[in-house]
Amino acid sequence: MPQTVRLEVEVVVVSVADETPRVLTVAGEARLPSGDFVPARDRTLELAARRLIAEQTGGLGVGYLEQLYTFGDRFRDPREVSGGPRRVSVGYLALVGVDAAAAAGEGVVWRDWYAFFPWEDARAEPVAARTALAGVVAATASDERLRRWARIVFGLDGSSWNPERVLERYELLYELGTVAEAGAAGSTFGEPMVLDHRRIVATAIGRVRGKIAYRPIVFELLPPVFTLSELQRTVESLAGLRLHGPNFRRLVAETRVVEETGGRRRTLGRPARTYRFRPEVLAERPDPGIGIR
Amino acid sequence: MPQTVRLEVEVVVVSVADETPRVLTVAGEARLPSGDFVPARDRTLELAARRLIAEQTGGLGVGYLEQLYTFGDRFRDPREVSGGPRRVSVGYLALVGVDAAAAAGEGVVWRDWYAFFPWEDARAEPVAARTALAGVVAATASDERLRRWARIVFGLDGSSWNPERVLERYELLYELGTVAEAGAAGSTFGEPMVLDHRRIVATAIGRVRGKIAYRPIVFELLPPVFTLSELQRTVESLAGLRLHGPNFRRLVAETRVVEETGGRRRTLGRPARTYRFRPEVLAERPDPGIGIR
DNA sequence: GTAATAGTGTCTTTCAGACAGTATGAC
DNA sequence: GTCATACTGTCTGAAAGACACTATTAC
Repeated sequence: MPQTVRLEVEVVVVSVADETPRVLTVAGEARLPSGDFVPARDRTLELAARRLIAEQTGGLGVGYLEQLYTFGDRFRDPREVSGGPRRVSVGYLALVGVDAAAAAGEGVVWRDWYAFFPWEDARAEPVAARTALAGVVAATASDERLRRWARIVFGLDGSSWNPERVLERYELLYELGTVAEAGAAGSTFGEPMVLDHRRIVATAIGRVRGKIAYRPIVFELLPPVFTLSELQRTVESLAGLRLHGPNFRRLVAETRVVEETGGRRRTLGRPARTYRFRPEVLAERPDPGIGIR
Repeated sequence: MPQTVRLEVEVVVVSVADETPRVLTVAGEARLPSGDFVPARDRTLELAARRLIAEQTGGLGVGYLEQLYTFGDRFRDPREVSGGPRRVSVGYLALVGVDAAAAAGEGVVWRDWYAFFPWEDARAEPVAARTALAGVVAATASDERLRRWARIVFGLDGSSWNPERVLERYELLYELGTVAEAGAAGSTFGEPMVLDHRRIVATAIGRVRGKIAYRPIVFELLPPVFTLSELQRTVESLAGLRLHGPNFRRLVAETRVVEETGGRRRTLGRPARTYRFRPEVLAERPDPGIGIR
């Protein structure tokens, strides 16, 4: 009997709270919501993703949903070795607002995405994980090519850090055998996830970071009314970077992607004006987003 | 018996000749090379794509290969209506050099990709297809929302034309019922393709255009030695835009993505210096590409 | 008053686009 | 010489980043 194919859908559900981007995992395991694609039931792959989220999170309401990538390598599920079916998974990215996220059901746990990718957060200096990295790279003395590549994707030489290359960085560490999934015992390079779920999350993070500049996806994660500082902190948390306040403010104002509500919000210092997303930009500008760079 | 899933791979093979980007179709039909994913044989989805290309093109050698998107909507293959399996297709983009393309086997036909998307080529003014478009948009009088959206994605109002939005434009025309696949008899909006293959090609064109600026993929399509004019014409043909010669030249020179060979090439006018790709840029710059914008 | 955050204005550097003009070949 | 293409230098305006500074609250 020939080996069979089993088509599944896996979803990276993302929200932001307390300046921390979070990924939804099923309770007890570092595992993404996932399940079989059922053609008789699921009219589209995207609807399958919505169904699975609803079933496995106690009815979480998802706004934005986008296909990421399809993973089909042999032995990505080790059960294949002992005769299991070939599992091909279509990965999806879902964004949920902070309010909806709080209403998620019992069986789920929100995890800081930087728990899995500590080297991706450069908001605080010095980045402990990033210096550990420099050590690993230096130790790859045997392979000049690999070392140079590592310097590039990790921005260790003069070349600038590219926040979107999350998957490349993860795969390089996998290659070097320094992450737990590649067999490294007691790895300090982030917590492992089940199967290849960390690859899927890496893909999601890269996609979010790449898209934020030319699509208004941050607003899927924010409450309807927010201050510019809150907007900035949210973008910073996703990008893993600190941004210059005044410039960020000007950039956002120029693109007219938000408008004042007229309201104010108390803070520790001067109260902040509140803003809301301006959907009209979608009809005005071809690629409205929030600049990071 | 529940409906079964059949996983396939479909490939958009692209080359450029005579300032014309071309898509490989199987002879006699406007159909992409495609076939079943065979888990016992194909270690990865990408290897399945390579196998299918080799089998269906008389051994065409493919360099660059990249996953595009996975298509799984119900009834994307009409045979489903009469009990056929649900066909889920993973789309791939392949780039082949002009020399390899000439060596492709008997059963294939290279087709100008603008035969399927005439409105995407804005190198010559006026763009016949583009003005026809303006008419369709104006005729969508019933739906203000749709009309505004059309103006944006087709760049008909002040907003600038975004060359990457190929799929959005095709889907809008589908929505409006103006393409043959949506049932329009005698449509002037490009030649139809089999099933949803035109959607897949649209995805490929958008990907190529988006990637050209920050990855050196044009060089996959060019011969090893070329003039700057040839490089410019190739980029222009892919982007569907005319570029300013002197600025293009400066841009390319600054990024150090090419180097002189020392040779010259005869043309109708002054002979041109020849260049080659400089692989070292990959180690120097984080995102080397050829600027279009 | 101080501390803390919100917000404004200006300067500088970088880079994309426009443009004017020169160079080198075929004929 | 003309025609055609290759190539160079310079100007300009938009945008990104750095920075100095002011504003408004709590305490």
